Amino acid sequence: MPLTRDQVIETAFEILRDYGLADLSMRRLARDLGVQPGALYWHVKNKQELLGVLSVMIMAPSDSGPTGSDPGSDALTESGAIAALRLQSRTIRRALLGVRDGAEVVALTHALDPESLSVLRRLAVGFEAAGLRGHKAGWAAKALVHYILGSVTEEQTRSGLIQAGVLAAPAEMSDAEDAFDFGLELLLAGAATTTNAPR
Amino acid sequence: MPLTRDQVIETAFEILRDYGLADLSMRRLARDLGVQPGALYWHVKNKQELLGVLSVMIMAPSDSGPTGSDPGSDALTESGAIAALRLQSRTIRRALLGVRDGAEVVALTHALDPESLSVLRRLAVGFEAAGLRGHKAGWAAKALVHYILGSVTEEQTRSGLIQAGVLAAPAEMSDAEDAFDFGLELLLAGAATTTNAPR
DNA sequence: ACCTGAACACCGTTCAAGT
DNA sequence: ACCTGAACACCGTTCAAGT
Repeated sequence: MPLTRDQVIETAFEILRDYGLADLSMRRLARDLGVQPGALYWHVKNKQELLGVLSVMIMAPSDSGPTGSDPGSDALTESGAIAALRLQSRTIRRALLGVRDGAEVVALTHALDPESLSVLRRLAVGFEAAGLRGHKAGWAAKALVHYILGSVTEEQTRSGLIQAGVLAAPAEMSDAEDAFDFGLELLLAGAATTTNAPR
Repeated sequence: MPLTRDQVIETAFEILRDYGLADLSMRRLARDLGVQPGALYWHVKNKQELLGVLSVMIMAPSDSGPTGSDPGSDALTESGAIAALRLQSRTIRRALLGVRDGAEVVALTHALDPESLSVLRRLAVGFEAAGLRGHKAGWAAKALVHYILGSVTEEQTRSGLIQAGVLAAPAEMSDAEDAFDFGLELLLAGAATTTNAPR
């Protein structure tokens, strides 16, 4: 039977998960599927589109949870909204960490088309619930996304280099999470004060 | 006369400035220098090292200004330290914007070796002056660097796509600076409150 | 509709051999 | 010391031609 788009995507995801972004070439993908490289372009526009699909898959585990219009939670209060943003941010980090080079793939997709991923919109809604009006909610969401993608990309690059034997293992392991949480608090505390001083 | 390392670096910088990172290949660089590709490897270890040198050059315009131990300024007070950090951050952004794909080049270098650029250390010193103790100053500096590199990378990617005709020009131009400043204030306000509430 | 074969226009890096 | 020639092992994408 013929190759399907889903097979292409699934195999691409497996290469990414097991070997990383550097090994995810169209030619390697074709080889793993037992097909000529050109065949892929029947199922997929180009590599960028493929990475876009993978980005959505990587982020999928963070797509559940509260949206902006979620009644029955304390997200109606501003401090509740901040708490929700903290939770969402950690969930996104976990989703990115779940796939090798996940943050880099999502960052690539996000750079070429910031609107394509739904994260931004959801976080912006969260910041509106936290009391940020006008452009400010969107700006805050962008800042948070840059922070998350930058942090996790560095974290994954680091562990990739260690696994490759290029870097030695760090003395103090896993303060990465503490560092992430601290930077997150900085951003959220800043948003909270910006809300409380609306002059 | 023989090729010098400085010529290699200078020509690489010109390609980057005039044509962008995508055009800066070792082969293109060799062609512009009138030399075979292999010749470059006598002067430079590999492409990564070359990008590291370019990163330092890109950041150079932001290397002046106040350091941590700068007497005779009001940086001795915590709010003065915050003001200094705000100024430094804007200066770094301007330096990155000064070279095509500057933020991406620096981000690449930073990802593979976060210690190599001196920015991080300087910003960490700034956060210490602002009252953050222990790991916190370093964490705050990392957060700020991720934010700056992420913001400016997106800004430059965007203008690159527009120039290439892939994207239409934005309706509201240059709210990029407002967006940057807002995110910056978030981070700095967060740092200020974290300082004032040392419980 | 779906794929092959083959090409086009590239990459970064190495290294014996030349001068 | 410094460079050439040539190779190695790759890339992403296109497209006529086949089935």
